[in-house]
Amino acid sequence: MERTQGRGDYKTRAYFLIKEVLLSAGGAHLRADEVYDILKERGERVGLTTVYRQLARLADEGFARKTSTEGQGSCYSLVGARCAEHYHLVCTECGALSHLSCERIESLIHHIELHHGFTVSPAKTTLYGLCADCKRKRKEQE
Amino acid sequence: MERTQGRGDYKTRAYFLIKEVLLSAGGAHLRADEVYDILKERGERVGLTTVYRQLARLADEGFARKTSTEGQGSCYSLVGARCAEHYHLVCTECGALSHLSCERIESLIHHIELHHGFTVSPAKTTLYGLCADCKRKRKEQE
DNA sequence: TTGAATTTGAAATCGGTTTTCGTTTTCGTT
DNA sequence: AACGAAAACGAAAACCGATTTCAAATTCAA
Repeated sequence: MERTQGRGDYKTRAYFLIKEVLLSAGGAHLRADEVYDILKERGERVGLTTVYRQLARLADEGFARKTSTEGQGSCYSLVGARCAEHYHLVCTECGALSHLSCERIESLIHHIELHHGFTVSPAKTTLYGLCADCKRKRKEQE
Repeated sequence: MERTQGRGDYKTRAYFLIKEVLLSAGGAHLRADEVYDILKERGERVGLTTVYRQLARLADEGFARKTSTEGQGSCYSLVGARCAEHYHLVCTECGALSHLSCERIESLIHHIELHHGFTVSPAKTTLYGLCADCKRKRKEQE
């Protein structure tokens, strides 16, 4: 998860291109290979290795956020471009990813901090379970 | 995630051995390769492939639980031997895993169910952040 | 413009997990 | 007991996302 090379000093072509992809995705979650494909579509030739590296750099800089979907869904890299703190809900059935912004969870995090001594990081935490759609579909099947 | 072979019909030697390892670990979280090593220490020759398969089977049966530590920590397989529902807290700094049993979180999950239509699965959900120890160490360094 | 520091990217490697497939084990039926 | 079909075993290969390697290209301060 740590960039091993350089120190993020140079503003390179790839850096701007990838930043732009995240910006134009408007908050959507993208995997490294999706970013790579988008660039290819746009006619830009940027190596997948570089995409991984620049996404890591953007995450370091606080411009992007990294989440993971664990399971077949593999790993997502996502824009955070300064949207409010939120948590991710991932459906283990269909893989759908949604955002949860809710003050109840903020207050829980605060409680965990005070009474259990653990500081939860919203950016790194994903809740897994069953989304409304999949619950409905399950019921229909019965 | 899914066992591809057989249907878990036969109670084999490996099945009992691996179940016993989990039982004797008394709730501790073990990776497949750790289970494999423990068996080797005990003089039992069971292939790593089989360890993966039987752990998946035990998870299917509800006897074991599977979690993941994402990042260098890779994937854990763990006993659940019928302990109360709890959540996992993983420290992103030192990798320490701890349990959280707290009615505040139960009530939050209930709220998410009612107001956001999403059914969170405790078994699959891990909260990431900074543990008390690492917070202390950080302060000391300053 | 020069040149040292940094980034690039194709290919190799990594680490955990799954697949493959010929062999062995299990277990219901004789 | 012992046969035989179904299932499980396990070593090796494949897989897959991610990281490392390293020679070539790019960046940028002087």
